[in-house]
Amino acid sequence: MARGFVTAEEVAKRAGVSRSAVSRTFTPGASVSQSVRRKVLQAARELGYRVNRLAQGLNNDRSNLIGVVGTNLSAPFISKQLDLLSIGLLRRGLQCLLLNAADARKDIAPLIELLFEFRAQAIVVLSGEPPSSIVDECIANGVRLILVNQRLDRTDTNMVLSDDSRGADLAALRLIAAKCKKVAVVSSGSQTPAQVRRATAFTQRVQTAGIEVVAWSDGPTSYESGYQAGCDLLRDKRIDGAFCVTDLLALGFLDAARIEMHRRVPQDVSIVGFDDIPQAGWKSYELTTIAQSLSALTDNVLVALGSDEPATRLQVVPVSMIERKTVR
Amino acid sequence: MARGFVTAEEVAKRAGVSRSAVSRTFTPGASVSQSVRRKVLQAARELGYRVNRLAQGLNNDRSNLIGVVGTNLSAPFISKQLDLLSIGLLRRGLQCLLLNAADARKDIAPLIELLFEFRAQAIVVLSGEPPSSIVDECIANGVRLILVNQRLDRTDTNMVLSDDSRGADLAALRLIAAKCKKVAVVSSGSQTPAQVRRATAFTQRVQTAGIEVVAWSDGPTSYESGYQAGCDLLRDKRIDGAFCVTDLLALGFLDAARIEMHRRVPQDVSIVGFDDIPQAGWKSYELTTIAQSLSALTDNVLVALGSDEPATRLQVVPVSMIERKTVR
DNA sequence: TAGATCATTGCGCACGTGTGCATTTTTTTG
DNA sequence: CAAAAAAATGCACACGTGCGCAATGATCTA
Repeated sequence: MARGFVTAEEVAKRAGVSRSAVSRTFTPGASVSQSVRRKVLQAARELGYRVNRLAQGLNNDRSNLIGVVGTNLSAPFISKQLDLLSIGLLRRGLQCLLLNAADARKDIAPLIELLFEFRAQAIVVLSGEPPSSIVDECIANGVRLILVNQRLDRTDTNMVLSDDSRGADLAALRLIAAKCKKVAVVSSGSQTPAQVRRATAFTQRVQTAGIEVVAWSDGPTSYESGYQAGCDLLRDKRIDGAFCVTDLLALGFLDAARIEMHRRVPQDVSIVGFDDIPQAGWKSYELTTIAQSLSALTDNVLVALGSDEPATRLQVVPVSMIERKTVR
Repeated sequence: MARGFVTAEEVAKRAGVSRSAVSRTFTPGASVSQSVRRKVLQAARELGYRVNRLAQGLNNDRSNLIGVVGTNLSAPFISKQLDLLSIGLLRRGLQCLLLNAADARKDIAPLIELLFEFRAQAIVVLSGEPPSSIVDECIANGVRLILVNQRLDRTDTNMVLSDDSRGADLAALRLIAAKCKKVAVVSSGSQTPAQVRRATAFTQRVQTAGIEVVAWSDGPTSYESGYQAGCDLLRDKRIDGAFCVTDLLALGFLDAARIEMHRRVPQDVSIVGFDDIPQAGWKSYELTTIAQSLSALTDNVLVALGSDEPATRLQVVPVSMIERKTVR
């Protein structure tokens, strides 16, 4: 009571029972008589006792901690993902140990190392690019690893990802239907695997349709980069369509087109994004985009966490096109 | 090696030393000879050993865990806050245990209870409304509590908050300078303490200037609520100014004004927001708003976490007006 | 070289909990 | 009411680590 937390020992003493009795009182399904249970609960309440989960995890070897690591946590799409995931974890009685990797490439590995030290039961990587070697380490230590929207070329870890190439296809088909003559593919300079998949799938599809394509990629994955892309690319008056591999990029591009470069959207230029972040639906934008199902993505992660033997290592979540007003 | 993690015991055996030697090798400043240290490190690397921080925390009583609890984690302002905070924590060697309170009022208390069970060293409340009683519990258990943008009427806990009334004043003065005749105050239905402070301070200042005020508040703190507010309020043609207590609300209001209610901004209606979220600076909006200094807010939280005896219980962070294009 | 100082090492306890095992108490059965 | 079955209870060990304490070995001083 003096300082720090109350221990089961103290509760036992006050209730006049053994420490085991206290432990059993708080262990569902253990064998305790009604009278003892009452006395223990009474004493526990008076002293403000709470089980020490760390000590609990020490001999259980169930820490109940799930490591979540990611970059760019305030980007709309990722923050929404984190929001849903953290709620889902809590519902299942799991705790979320959040590690923010400031630098996508260099920081991930040491952070996962750190999660090992905390004996995380499983690790979810939301963004950033983990080296393939950590998969082996996870397996060696019996830690389940779940990669979201990432694709490593191995079959011994869980991956949940949106159908990027299908999404890029949808975007391409839509721009083809809009009779675009020359289109741009805009991505960031970070070149994450997902962005690359989208860009290449789109390029391929559009090229086989005989449409001219120009690629742009620079800067972080942000509104500002998209804006810059718009300013750069639309000097070319022949460009009449654009696929931005991320909604943030698309919204920046859209603003550049309308405000800086005086284009009408969709009459002069058609634009398609990817993700369907909330801002894409705002009235000033009404962006036509490829929607990832955030709930499906999250549900799959939670399932992969829950099941003892993962049924499917690779979960591809379907995407869909949201028709709004930025394509002719 | 068979399953689970490697223990210091196993490393000791392989290196041919005592377990203490292993412990000391990984304890900075402990006394170990070069030769032993080398042998231990070698064995540790071969076996893939990592210290068990949970066990470490058990006798240190330093868990190194910081509980972070909040609502509405995907809202731009809060997600940015979380982003900065999680980076700052990591820099200081602290871990972030994230708890997402789905329901602002009911969930906070049990979540903090949970954090006690994990022996969190400190608890940061980013949003939501913790009952005053938990302050006592934190003190009783020696857990530091830090409330962000919240104000409890007590002096025995740490609070870091933006200068809401000053911000509201700035907004009011600006709208007065724009010669508004009738202004609206828009807030959400959740009526968080911060929102209430802003709304009342604004109302008071504007009323003493003899300007007519109408209040609106409903729904969650979202773009959509702001949009709804705009549609409702602007039926009244006499309203020529609005203060939205949150940028999200302001952006919705702005879109409603321009697109749905055919008002010119700022010629017909002047709008001021609060927070300065990234979207406020986007070219389609260029919202004039009151900026909270996110970095100052976060820094103060980190300082409050770090210092042993908190110098100031109540930290008020200054705000500033960002002049953009939505006020005449 | 003998004595003194200092670095290194191992033993054992402590942290707070869950649980197997043997023992005691209660309940059920015939 | 006696015997058997069942429930309740306490003891002691295990989980993995840090650290105080005493003992050992190495280095330095005169």
